[in-house]
Amino acid sequence: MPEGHTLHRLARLHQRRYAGTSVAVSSPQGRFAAGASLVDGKKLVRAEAHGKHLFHRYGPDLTVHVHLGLIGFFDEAKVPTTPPVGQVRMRMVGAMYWTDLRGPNTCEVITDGEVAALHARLGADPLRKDADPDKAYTRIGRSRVPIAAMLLDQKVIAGAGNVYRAEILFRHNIHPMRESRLIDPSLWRDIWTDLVTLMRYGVRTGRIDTVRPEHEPHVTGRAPRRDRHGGEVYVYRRTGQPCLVCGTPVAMTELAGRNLYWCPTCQQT
DNA sequence: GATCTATGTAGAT
DNA sequence: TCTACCTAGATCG
Repeated sequence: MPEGHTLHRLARLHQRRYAGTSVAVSSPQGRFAAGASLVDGKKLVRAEAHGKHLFHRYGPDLTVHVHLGLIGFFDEAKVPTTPPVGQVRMRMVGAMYWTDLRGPNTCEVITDGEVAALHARLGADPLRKDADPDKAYTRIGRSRVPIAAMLLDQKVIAGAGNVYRAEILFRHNIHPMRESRLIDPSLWRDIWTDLVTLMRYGVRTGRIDTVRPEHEPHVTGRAPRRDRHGGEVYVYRRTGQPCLVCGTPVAMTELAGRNLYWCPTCQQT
């Protein structure tokens, strides 16, 4: 479920649940046992996200770094705890709530230097106040890489994933294969502003909804089918279905191993 | 029950 | 460009 909005939402939740209190950290599955023992019983200072990376800071050189990858996820419940079911990489138990982490790409304890290196490696995050969209544009404005590939490059833009990519390109009538350098600065400004709006909405609601009110499918009788990402979208995973604006069947192809969706009529150049 | 798929990334080739 | 990795729900038979 993880694009940037999911991680920022989790950071906000973990901050509320655990910050300022000591947390019992363990690894029922065992694969994070050594890391867990370093922070077990320590006070969580702060939870924050940058792009799709989540950081739990417990103290100097004691930050738990989590990347969910494609399939990782967190669950939470109120205490008391119940015995772990399946592969629980990390369990956090606080005074009121406990949280299980399963299936992450990364779950490790890292030093402050490593935290700084990660921040330095990651690009502009539409959900962070310190984001610098102009810096992202210095890469975008002179690259021949298709804009669809650029939008997933976390070194340039941190946090957008396959859903936001497809939807932002549709909303600005951009063909996914347009060379990045042909995106002019004012169009980039529009894209960035729109990403900020869409992703903030995602943090608030936990959903990706991108369809403007005037394009919402007029449904009689039956509620619109919502995709697994939980939202209402123009093109993502709607291959072959009519475009909500013009009716043309939505197209799909593979680019760098990821599925890419677009409307051949609304997104011609 | 087996197989496919997925909002992701790193590392090998 | 490819393959590996992590989990679970959807789909196939």
